[in-house]
Amino acid sequence: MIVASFNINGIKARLPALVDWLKEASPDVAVLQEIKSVDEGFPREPIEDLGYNLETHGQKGFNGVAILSKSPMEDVTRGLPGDDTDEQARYIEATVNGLRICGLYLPNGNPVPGPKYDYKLAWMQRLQNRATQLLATEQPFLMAGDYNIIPQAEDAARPEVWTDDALYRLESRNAYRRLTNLGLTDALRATTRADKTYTFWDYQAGARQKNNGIRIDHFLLCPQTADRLQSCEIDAHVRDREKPSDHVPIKVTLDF
DNA sequence: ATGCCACAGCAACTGTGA
Repeated sequence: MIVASFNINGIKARLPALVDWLKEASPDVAVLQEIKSVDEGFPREPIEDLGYNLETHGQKGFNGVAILSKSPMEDVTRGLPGDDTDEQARYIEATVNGLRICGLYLPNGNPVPGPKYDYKLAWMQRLQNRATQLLATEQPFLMAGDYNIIPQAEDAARPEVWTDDALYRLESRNAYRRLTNLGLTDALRATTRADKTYTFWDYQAGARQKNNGIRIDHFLLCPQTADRLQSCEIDAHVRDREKPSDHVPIKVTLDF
């Protein structure tokens, strides 16, 4: 079973690139971030024509997440628990073949300090609470998406420029480490030693050509799921195609 | 020190992103 995550930066602008990649990678499940569309505006047919069931959780203009699955999805829930006043569409869950899939678009958090950063840290605490709940159920699960966290210095081409940024400052990395300390496995670091491996390159200043990237899209696996992890790959070549997203897909192969 | 680039909403530009 292949599960993928892809921040597409707008479904309307990215539909051809998404369809091309789905045909090529053919993931069994894919979580998408930044669909930037309301649910009614999402172009369902091109996705469904490829054999995918589709669940969206969108909002007007920005944010928005979705889950695609070739197998039926059960118990779909929208929104991250823990704050009924949170109206940003950043989280969705569904169960596929007994595996709980959590798709997330974690807040950027800049500028620091400020309300956006406070929201990011509070959101990460809620995510930790949700992971703790899921661990207690002993149901296999994974949390995949755009975490907007550079976990360590080796996850950025130029870590020194990110020192005070919401994606990398110590308080942010500590919050991510609290997630892994629960017993969740970062799938990429568990399966590869490759360095200069990134999932995002800015559109500006030739960042892709210089490989001036950052690794901010992650798969975190619970212990039962990590036991079934075979490989984790980043489809970096997608970044060099026509009209690319600034992120590229990351995917895991699981023995499910 | 700032913009660089891109997308959505909307019809000139702003908000947002990382």
